[in-house]
Amino acid sequence: MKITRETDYAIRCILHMAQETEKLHMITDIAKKQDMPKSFVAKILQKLAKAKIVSSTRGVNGGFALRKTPSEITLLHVIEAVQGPIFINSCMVDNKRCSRRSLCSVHPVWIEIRNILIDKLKKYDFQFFCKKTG
Amino acid sequence: MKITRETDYAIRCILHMAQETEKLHMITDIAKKQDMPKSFVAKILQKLAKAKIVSSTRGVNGGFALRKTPSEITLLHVIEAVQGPIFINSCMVDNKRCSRRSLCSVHPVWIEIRNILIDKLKKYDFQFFCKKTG
DNA sequence: TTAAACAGGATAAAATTACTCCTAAATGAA
DNA sequence: TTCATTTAGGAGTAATTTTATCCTGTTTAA
Repeated sequence: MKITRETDYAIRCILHMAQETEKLHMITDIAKKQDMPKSFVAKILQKLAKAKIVSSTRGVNGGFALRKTPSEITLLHVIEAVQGPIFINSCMVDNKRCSRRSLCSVHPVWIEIRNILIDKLKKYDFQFFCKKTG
Repeated sequence: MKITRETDYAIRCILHMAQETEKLHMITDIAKKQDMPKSFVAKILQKLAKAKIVSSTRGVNGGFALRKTPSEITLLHVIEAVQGPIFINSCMVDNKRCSRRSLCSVHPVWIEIRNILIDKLKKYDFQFFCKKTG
């Protein structure tokens, strides 16, 4: 697993919205204030919406807001929403990648590491991050 | 951190050479038997040689061999030899990536996860993998 | 009806990954 | 010495993934 810029942006989006949970936040606003490209942020917020992490409202005065409290949103949620399932070796996801799976003595290590990562990422929620920020 | 195909190949190289530690293994042989592109394997073995994981001998009857016993070579060694230092977010390596570092409440988590990964990868050596393979 | 805001598909640019190729250097043997 | 064999290393190419951008459509409040 590698944290891409897209995921970094997603985290910033959540962090931004967590500061005012009641308000509807517009793409333009979030992008400008967090220094991210607007059209890319639009795509990312779509993904977060599909993952039910944020709600979206169309039309005049529309925007985005967290659908859960910051304490209910974990790093794992956000990463999986934008990147898909966690893994460190694509052989775990893509069967074509490694035909040797059944013979491969290293494979169980990738699985173990994935599980450790998932566990860890689950433990950090956005209330925790906001405390430290503000 | 993501395990690239290059690293997968590097691991196969070590695994292959660990089967006959006394012998000098030629690029062509390793590549053919482990089903990897020869010229790419050549580059990977160069990296492993620079990292002092394998020794190389030029000329007729030349080839590669492990420079240490399988038990002394860890997953971490091999991964770092081909991919460089372990990280999951490039903000930890590339200063340009995130100007917000000092403000960023998530950054310590990336550090923590990196340390966990390093610890884990250190614990698996190639004697362990060979036992299971054959 | 209109302007403001998100939805979604297509596509383009940039970066990284996954290679290949070519020439040079080393080495052992004829 | 010379030649075939083997790695060294630089440069370049192809494929894939990441990082966007743009355009058209839909929703909504005024």
